[in-house]
Amino acid sequence: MPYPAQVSRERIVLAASELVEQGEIDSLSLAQLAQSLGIRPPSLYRYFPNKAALILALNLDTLAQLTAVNLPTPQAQSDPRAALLAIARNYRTYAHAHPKRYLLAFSAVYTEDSTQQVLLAMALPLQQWVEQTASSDSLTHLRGLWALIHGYVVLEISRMFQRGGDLDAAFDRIVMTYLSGLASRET
Amino acid sequence: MPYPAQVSRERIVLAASELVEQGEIDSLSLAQLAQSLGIRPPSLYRYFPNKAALILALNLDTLAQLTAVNLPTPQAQSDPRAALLAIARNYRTYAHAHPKRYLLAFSAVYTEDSTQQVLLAMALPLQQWVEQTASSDSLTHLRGLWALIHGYVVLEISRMFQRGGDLDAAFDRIVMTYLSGLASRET
DNA sequence: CTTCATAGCTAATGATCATAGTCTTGAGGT
DNA sequence: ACCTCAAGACTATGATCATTAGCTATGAAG
Repeated sequence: MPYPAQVSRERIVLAASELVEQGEIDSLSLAQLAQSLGIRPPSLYRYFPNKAALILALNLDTLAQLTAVNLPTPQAQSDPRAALLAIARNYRTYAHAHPKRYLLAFSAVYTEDSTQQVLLAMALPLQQWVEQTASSDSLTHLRGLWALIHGYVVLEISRMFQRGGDLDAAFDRIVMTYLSGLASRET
Repeated sequence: MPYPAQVSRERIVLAASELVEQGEIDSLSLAQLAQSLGIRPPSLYRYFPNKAALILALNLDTLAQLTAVNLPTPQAQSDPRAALLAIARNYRTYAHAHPKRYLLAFSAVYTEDSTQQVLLAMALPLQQWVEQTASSDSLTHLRGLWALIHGYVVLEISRMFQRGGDLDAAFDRIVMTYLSGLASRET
């Protein structure tokens, strides 16, 4: 019963994301994916040239969602440090809600330019707040904050923090420690 | 000419590591691996029950090498902050020398206990220095430093720092920023 | 010089990604 | 109403991969 399309790029990416979130991280098979959409594997090639392109689309969507999560936060916040902590918490919350997706998006190596805009869109709102905290070198400290948050989240998801403790409180503490370091200007 | 073993677990892991470092990150096929060792794919099953076990062995070896890189540094250093910066630099240098291996080791989710000892061995020397810097909560700040270093390295390798700049200098700056935050004790 | 555990082999299975070519639908012009 | 034809999904096929079963040749030990 073709012609009125039964699926779309969006629906495929959505279904792929759900499958990734369930099974093992790279267990996404086109057969599974097609079945969950009610179509046959070759039909997927109408929408994506190959599996790698499909996964790239999923990863770009993940980055876009991360951006969407970060944007709304800085509302009437006057204290830039409070705003940055709020963003960091939102970021971490998203990653915990979609751990496999998040890991997948950050295990790829992005050599193409197609990701630049997406990454920039994610970075700019953050950088705006960093600039109000660090007098100079806001790009460096934007990267520092991102590294800190991303690293913490990845190590959590990968179960590398095996020695217990309150990981929520530790996260806040660590982010605030970095922001304190920013305040005490030196070098 | 069987019986005198032609390969060993160590040689297999070594060859696997070289193949991983070349091709795409998950392109390691048992056929390739066997060919590079001069044997046939089924022979690998004499040494590992399956491919996942082989990759786990490779990842544990990666973590062990990271430990070995971190241990020798703190020699006659008296300043704990200088020691921590030196360790951070070594860690980053290793990751840059074996980027694919490093990414592979940290994209897995370690649910088993077999990794605990390896991780602990990597963490303890670091924690020793952290304790001399942070008056309290050394475990939290050990995790913070690790997250910072790991996150920075991963984002570098994944080419997510696309806006240029001196990434070496930025790394030092960021690590020192966190250490400064540790010094300015608050909460 | 016989035994036998060992290390590697060949062959076969089932799952996967990918491609080529075919059939069916239904929108738009006649 | 009907014909055209591009779009969408299908069947069928090939190549590659991980894995299993069972066989063969080596060489150390008695």
